Amino acid sequence: MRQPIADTANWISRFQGLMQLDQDTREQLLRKSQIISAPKGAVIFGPGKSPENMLFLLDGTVRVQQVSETGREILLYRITAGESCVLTTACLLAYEDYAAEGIAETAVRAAALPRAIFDELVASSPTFRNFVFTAFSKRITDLFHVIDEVAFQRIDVRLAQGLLDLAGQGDHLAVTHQQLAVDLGTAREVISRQMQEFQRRGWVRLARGTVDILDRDALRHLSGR
Amino acid sequence: MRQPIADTANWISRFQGLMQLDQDTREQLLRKSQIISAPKGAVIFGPGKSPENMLFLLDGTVRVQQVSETGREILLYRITAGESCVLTTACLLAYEDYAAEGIAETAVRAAALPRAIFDELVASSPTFRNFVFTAFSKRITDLFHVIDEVAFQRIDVRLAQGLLDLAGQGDHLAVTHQQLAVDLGTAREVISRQMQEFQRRGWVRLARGTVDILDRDALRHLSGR
DNA sequence: CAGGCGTTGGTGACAAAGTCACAGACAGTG
DNA sequence: CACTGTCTGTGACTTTGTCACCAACGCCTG
Repeated sequence: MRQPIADTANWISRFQGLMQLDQDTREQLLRKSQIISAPKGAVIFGPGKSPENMLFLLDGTVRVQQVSETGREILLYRITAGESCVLTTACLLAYEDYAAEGIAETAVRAAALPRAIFDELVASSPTFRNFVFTAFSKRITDLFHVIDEVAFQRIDVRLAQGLLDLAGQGDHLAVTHQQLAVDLGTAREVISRQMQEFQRRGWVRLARGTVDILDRDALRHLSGR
Repeated sequence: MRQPIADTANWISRFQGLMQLDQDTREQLLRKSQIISAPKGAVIFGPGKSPENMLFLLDGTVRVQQVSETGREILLYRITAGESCVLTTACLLAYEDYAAEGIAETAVRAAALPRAIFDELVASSPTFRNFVFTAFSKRITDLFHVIDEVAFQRIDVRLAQGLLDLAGQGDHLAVTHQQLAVDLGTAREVISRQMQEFQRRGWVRLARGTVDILDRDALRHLSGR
């Protein structure tokens, strides 16, 4: 688990790209933004609920996922503490019909910056501008990655990656097959079968709603990284 | 076929979002940009060849595609005349390791705006800023759409869409099965089999390197739009 | 505690899509 | 014409997704 950010008053220092901001911009950012919280499961934004603010995530994670017409879902990317929500903010400046939604995967805290101020800062501060475009860049390369994976990667490889990603440092995961299926944009049965195969090989131990990783190396090897 | 843009000197008027630019910004844009051309097949940008300029496409189309580690390709989106290349420009501000490449699908002409000026204009002109973010927005929703399609849509539906997209107004397409396969991120054999099925149903007529659309309505109906 | 109910995971049969290996057909060129 | 590279067709097989169930589990409630 990540440490909560203790010093809320000076959250800016937690954002790599914002550290070099000049004093003026820093103050603007601190003064005009507001710390907000949301409980686990809260819908941060979604169809018909566009964010009025740009969010800088202080604690927790937000999953950004897409729901297709057929009702199936897929994870686009996660926003973790120390990252921001530029993409969706800027995106929603223009298009309202937006199939993606952001859901608090844990309880979250964030600094919320109104659009108008966001716009001002983009105009006035080269550093902030750079921060914004860098964040964009990261998200977009993430999306490219998702496309590549979905289109070309085998499901067992993607599942191994997914398990390692979710596990982080620990070896215990509290997650259902259904949730894993949504992350990868596939069907629950497919995950169940793959997990059984992994268990048969002694890589994981399964129980209702949980997965224990027994052989990280094997998973890493399969995942190809 | 789209009409070539006759009035090169005042290309700005061809871009919806730029029409409301104030006189100063307009002049900057015209003075600091340079009209460039590239022949069909030219690599506009790609891995290890990042664009030094933001491009405003005047004539032709550019395909932006991704090559996976396994060597397979998929079309991410097309840039057509009257659109710009913001995404890749901004993207490459930050990340150099970039799997996507842009290839001139036809001979192209574009106005090239150096990065530094791009940055200046984003800072100084609210209208330009809005143009940039709107263009971003469109591209990103396009990418979301691609993810949705690749993950959840049946290949016959996607092929029908692809054929109609490529055909535009006309009914004749000069395209190989392999090219269609890359567009959809699938294998050539899959396309060949689907096309045979379409032909069997009397929807298309096939010949080496060409497709004639015989029943637009049937294709549109299958494509679901 | 028994019964009921929603969630989670397991299973088999089948359909759709991707992979592999190879063959034939066509167009252009010398 | 023969040669060559490109384009398309085909069969066998694997992988993935779909559908219709069922069984086990945890929880709640009477």
